[in-house]
Amino acid sequence: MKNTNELTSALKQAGLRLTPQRLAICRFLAESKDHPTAAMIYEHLRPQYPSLSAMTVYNTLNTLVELGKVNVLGDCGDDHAHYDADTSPHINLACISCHRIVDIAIPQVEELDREVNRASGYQLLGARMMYYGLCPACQPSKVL
Amino acid sequence: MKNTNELTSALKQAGLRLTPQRLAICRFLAESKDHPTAAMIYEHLRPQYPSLSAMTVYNTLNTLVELGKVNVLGDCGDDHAHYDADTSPHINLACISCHRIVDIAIPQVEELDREVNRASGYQLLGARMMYYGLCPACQPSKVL
DNA sequence: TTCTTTATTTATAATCAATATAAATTTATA
DNA sequence: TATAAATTTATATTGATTATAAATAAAGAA
Ligand SMILES: [Mn+2]
Ligand SMILES: [Mn+2]
Ligand SMILES: [Zn+2]
Ligand SMILES: [Zn+2]
Repeated sequence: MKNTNELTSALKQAGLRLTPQRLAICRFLAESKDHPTAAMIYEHLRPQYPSLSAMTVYNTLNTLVELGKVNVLGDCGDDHAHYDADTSPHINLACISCHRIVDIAIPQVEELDREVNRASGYQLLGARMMYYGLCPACQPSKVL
Repeated sequence: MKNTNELTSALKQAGLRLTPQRLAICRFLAESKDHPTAAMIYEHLRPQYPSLSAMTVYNTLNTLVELGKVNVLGDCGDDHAHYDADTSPHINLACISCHRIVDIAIPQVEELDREVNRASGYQLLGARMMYYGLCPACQPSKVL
């Protein structure tokens, strides 16, 4: 989890202005428990910011990713990159049917993460762990 | 790890013919310890199969993914999907500088995997675990 | 063998998320 | 206010992947 302020202050510390558009994007990312795509963010904010451009969403997301405050999870069969404001190592569950991604708290991640950091030899910047399958809601339709 | 025969027999069991092109793609995937992209597979096989089409590479990869025999790791900053013939849960180390992906054996993955399968409520089909960072070879150039 | 049908590959065109570019707008500073 | 810099927006472009259809190869019948 990550609050709006962590994202906005990262932008400010990088010497960037906190515009209403950037604030709205940061707020949506921080408050969202989904893992939204750029298109989802754009569509969600458009009613409130009618002049919003998709380019601004992409630019802000890329900046936050470069600053290490947001992770790109990649697509889950929908050909859209999903973004995660929670950069701590954790398991994401992606449904290949409805394309929703949720988190699941697994304590064993911590020890795994320690071991990777100890043994890799890499200068590590972040982790993305995805499990793919059918969510409970989508299982009935596929089992029948 | 996965040998060529596991991939080819999966194609045959699905009622598909084992053509020379499909065999070559399966062999390259199984023998490769990299995590090649479609373009890398295409370029590697072209000398031996001058008439090979990129479409055949994409089609074969998609089929193997649908059969659950190959995983798509997604891109690691190079805008190319990387493929992994090892579908067992394991950690992939991706270098954000040279865009190479290697495996690292971490025993703790097994217990994590058991716990996810036990607790998720999903009908799980596979896992993709990526750590991002600078590989040993790329660290000097970035540290300077 | 031939003929016929089906599967597969290849060549080509199209898609579309993401990026690049430049004009319009906003903000900062003098 | 006027000038300059940063940002947003509108528009055009890119490029990996997909869609489509023609060419080829394989399978099966007679
Ligand atoms: Mn998450
Ligand atoms: Mn791997
Ligand atoms: Zn679902
Ligand atoms: Zn590297």
